[in-house]
Amino acid sequence: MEEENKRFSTQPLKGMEDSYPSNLRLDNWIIDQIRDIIEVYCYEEYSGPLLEPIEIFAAKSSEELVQEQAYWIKDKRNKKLILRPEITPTLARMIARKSQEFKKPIRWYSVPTCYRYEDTQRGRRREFIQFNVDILGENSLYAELEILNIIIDILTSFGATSEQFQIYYNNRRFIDAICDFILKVPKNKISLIYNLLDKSNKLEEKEFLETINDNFKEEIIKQGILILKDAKSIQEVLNKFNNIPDQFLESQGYKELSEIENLIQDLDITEYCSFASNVVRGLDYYTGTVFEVFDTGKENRRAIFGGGRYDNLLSLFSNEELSGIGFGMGLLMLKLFLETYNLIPEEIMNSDYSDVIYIASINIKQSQYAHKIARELRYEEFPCIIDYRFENLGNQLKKASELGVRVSLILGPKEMEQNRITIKNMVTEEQKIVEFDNIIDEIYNIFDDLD
RNA sequence: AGGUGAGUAGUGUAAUAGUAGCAUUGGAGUCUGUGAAGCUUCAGGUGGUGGUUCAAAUCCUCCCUCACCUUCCA
Repeated sequence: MEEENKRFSTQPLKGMEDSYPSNLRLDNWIIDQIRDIIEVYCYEEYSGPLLEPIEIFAAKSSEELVQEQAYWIKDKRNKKLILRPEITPTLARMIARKSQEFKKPIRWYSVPTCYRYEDTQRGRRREFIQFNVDILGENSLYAELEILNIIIDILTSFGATSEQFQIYYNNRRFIDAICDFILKVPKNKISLIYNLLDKSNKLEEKEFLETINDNFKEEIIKQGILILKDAKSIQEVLNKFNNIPDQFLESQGYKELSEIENLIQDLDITEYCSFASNVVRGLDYYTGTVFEVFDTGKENRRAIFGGGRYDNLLSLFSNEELSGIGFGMGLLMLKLFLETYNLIPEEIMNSDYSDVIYIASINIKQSQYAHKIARELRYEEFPCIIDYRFENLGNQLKKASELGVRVSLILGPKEMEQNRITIKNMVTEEQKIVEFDNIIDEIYNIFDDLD
């Protein structure tokens, strides 16, 4: 007889999330707090387009990132565009375009929403917000220190302690030097070493040994990998290798890593930072220092985020050489970390009407008067709400009470006639009639009393 | 890509083949110049398709989504 209307699903797309006010309040609270930290280090915020030509990702990011994980579209002229899966290529493009314009070092940060078409799991969505903090054109290792400090400040500002997180650092050139000068690993197999180290904590001991045996025959290399895997300090690595050639001690990688270690000691942040030779990071463009921040909890030891130093950021766009170091931090993973340790204050989750002025009126004739008052209050930056029912005062006050409002104004024919306002302290239930001109002072008085 | 588990009003839960119920939330009122209780009332649901059956939230199929794990990768 009649056709039922087909309704659409109210679910967002897989891996995407609706941000209701209660969620967004939390996100914004976290973002604001991080922003405060980054800005006292004098980093400036930048942002770029959500859509980019696909080539700048195809060239620099990994093949897989673009081929399998990218959202892309064709525009009306059939040009292939990508929804950014990360913002670093955009940063590179922006810097390259005007690189002469900026004083070095460049300290920038961004809070982009990025997209990756991948399988969702804990801490991973298809749409995500990722803090990116980079310092560019500062080649000294003090840049590394600054980044470490920022990370420590961010996490401790939420109340996290060194018991709860730890920054594990390493240096790719250090690993390179060991491979070159001590283990004599063929050049083309170095990336395999990276891979193995990266996996060393994820695989069972037995599996790991098998994987090593599958890939390398030389006993010295096999032993070398195991030494690296377990080493807790640079000194320990050196102690366990025999016959360390001078070439190694002269190498950039060894020098850099030792220097970083010294700086960390000088700055007295050793409680937050540890050497870990198995931290190498997946991305190819990292060249020097690399680090990962871990949740050290025994139950769910896991990486929260990481970063490192990359040379030649601009190589896609120009010949100019610019080195940088930075990190990318997913908001979601950070949230999970904070939740784990109960570092999110409960009051953030609830909406707060405690500073709101609620305007209730006896009847519709007070409409204009109510608006006049609201205008005055808002001009003074008091948030206020007019109840548009303009009748049945009891129900209006009930609503105010339910919202948690602490100050209500009541307008009736009497008040309007005399240009006055009834102001009611909802907590003490006291009320009085005041002159229109005094209303601001009276509101301050009530809030002062209550606080 | 593979694996495990789960989907019943906004939320939390009952109904194991036989009337989809309870609580809470939401709206309106009770109460036309005074709020938090109580009461009244309204709204809102079996993720979707197909099948078995007299009868499906319940059994079967496929799909979707969520959670977690593995793989992969920031």
